[in-house]
Amino acid sequence: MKQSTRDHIIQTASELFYEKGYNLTGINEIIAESGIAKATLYSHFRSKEELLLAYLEVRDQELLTNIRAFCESKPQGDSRLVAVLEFLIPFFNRGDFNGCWCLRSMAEIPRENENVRKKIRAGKQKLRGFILELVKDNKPAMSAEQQTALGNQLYLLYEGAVGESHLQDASWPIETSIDLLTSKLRQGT
Amino acid sequence: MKQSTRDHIIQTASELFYEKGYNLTGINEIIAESGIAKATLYSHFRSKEELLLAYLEVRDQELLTNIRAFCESKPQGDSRLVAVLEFLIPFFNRGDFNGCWCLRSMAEIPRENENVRKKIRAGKQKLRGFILELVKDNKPAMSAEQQTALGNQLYLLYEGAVGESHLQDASWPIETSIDLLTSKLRQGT
DNA sequence: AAACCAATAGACAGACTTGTCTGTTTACTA
DNA sequence: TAGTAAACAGACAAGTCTGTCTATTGGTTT
Repeated sequence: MKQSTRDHIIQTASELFYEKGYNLTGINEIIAESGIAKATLYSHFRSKEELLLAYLEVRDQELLTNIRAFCESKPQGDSRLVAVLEFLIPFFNRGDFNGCWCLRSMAEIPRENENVRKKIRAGKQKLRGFILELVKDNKPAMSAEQQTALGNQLYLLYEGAVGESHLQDASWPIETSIDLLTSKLRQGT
Repeated sequence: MKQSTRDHIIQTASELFYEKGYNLTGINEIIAESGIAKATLYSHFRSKEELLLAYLEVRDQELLTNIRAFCESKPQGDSRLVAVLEFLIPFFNRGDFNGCWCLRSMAEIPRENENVRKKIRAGKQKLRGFILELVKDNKPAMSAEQQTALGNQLYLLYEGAVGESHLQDASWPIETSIDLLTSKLRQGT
């Protein structure tokens, strides 16, 4: 089944937004790249901002699906927690890695744009929720407070690793965060 | 002694760039805000990009000065390492906190702009260098490898805390990173 | 075959942008 | 007092951008 026009537009915009940034990607570029007419785009999306929201949605969705699958491919227990960070290694190596789309988008929109900001926070919230669930599932002996604390720490390490590996254009921040987590986990047992 | 015109321009641009972002701040806004003529600006800076470089320079410089002073105000030893993260609490609370200017600028310039990218990396390198020195000074018993590892971890926690406290608009990431560091330091002794 | 719908190309409006240039005014110094 | 250097206001060029609109084409359904 052929991809719908709408999805095709999102796909193209998504790649361009992520590669070049939101403001530096023009509507004209999006339509040229995806081979559609401008009126077609504007019949599917009321504005460029709406396209940005769709972009954030699919990226967040995709990430969650992928990271979930990756973690479930590991044996239960601590290794599933470490997997959250290990997941970043192939992600970083994929060539089109360009950091966190949330932070990048955040930097590009005006402060008062609550629409986009909300969307960004919602996406991160889902990721944080997933990590917390993962901790609960794999650290059942821990108290709820401990689980929350560990979840937040893991989330923080994840975000730090993404941001820094991008900025430094190197994978050592990922490895550093893995080290930090594993030593933390060893400590707990 | 009156601030030189050049410094005055940088000051104004710096505030605007940090608050609204580079692309969303127009030259006209900078001159209006600082009350100077356009020709004056362009007699001091060849382009907007040159102004961006100056902005990154002074921000990085200022940060390093402040964080250094803050750490030295603490007693020697582990507390000086924790201070790197504690430094972020007043920073976050200052009202005009808006995350890391490096990451924000990184997100706004085209990929091929090596000029700005280099400047950004250089700034971060200095910060990383400072942290490494701090570790060496306050963990003299450690081997060089351990010092480097701890330095990288502390740097990573710092960056994660900045990025996330900004994104989440909350200070818990800072506290989480402090927890992670202190438990790590306890482990070492 | 006729009606309808979705997509097409691309001109256009209107509002931005950076950077240049002209000509004037102010302030300090020789 | 004359001369120099710096800052002034603001018009302007040349380009960018988003979003609208017209007029046309192709395919599907009734």
